[in-house]
Amino acid sequence: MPELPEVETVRRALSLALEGGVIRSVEIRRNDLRIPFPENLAAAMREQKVKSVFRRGKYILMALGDGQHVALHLGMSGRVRIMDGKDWAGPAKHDHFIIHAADGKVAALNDSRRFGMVFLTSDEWEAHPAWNSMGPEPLDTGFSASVLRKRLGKSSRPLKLALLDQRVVAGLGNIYVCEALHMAGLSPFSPAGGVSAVESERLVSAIKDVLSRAIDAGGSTLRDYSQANGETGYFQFAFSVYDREAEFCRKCVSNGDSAENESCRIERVVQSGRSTFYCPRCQS
DNA sequence: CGGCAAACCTGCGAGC
DNA sequence: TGCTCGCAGGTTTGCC
Repeated sequence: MPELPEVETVRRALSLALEGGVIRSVEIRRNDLRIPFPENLAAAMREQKVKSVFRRGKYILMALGDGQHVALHLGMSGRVRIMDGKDWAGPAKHDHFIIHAADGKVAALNDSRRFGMVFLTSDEWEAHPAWNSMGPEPLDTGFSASVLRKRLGKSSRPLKLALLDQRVVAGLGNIYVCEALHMAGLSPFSPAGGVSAVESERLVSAIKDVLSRAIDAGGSTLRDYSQANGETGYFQFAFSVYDREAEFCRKCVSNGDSAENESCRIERVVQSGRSTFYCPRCQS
């Protein structure tokens, strides 16, 4: 699913379609996602103005006219389809939550694996458990090498796993952690608490760089993610390590290593149940 | 408290 | 063609 760049791509589409408009009705087709929708979800949204659509970590939040906020998490397989009323042919398989705007626009949350979430929170949303211990936004100027080092603390766990922890930094998932570590030339196995100031500097730059480029590309399309307009993102074509097991590391080759050097092949290992892709030569 | 495996659920591609 | 198996972008829970 969707990591920060994919969520941001969806947020932009929702913002364009709904911001400033009024919700005419909300259709709930099945309620048993990862957490059940709140009982009053449809009633709470009906006839409300959508003041803004923003993002925190991998959550999309819609601020409603009365101060309530609708939080949306796409889980692993969540997608949002947005269309004009004239193109709406009724719900598709796995459409669980559908917003009908007063101007006819329709936004449908489709989630085959049902790991996604929709819930309501107040204008004090930052105090909600989903966000009260969430780490900094990686694209904010406040996200710096020293901030990251403080967040990593003295933890002994592998750096890869620490970066997946949303309390360390918000929005990273398996793909972009692998990519950022490779770009920074850091080992996914080194203890998180041992990252030096210089390494943290490289890592922060890499994280910002890979996320910005992925957003510009409309995210990555793997298996079941696509943009709200049905088009696919194309950042997957720019992957350096993710899903490139046994292929040669481009960085090593462009640094003059012969393409026959077997230590330049991308390896895949499993850390805490998740695939890690890395170059054993330039990430040691 | 920190670290990690398992569970949540469906779909898809690979291999037989 | 059709089956089974393994694997998938996330988060939470519960165990050690």
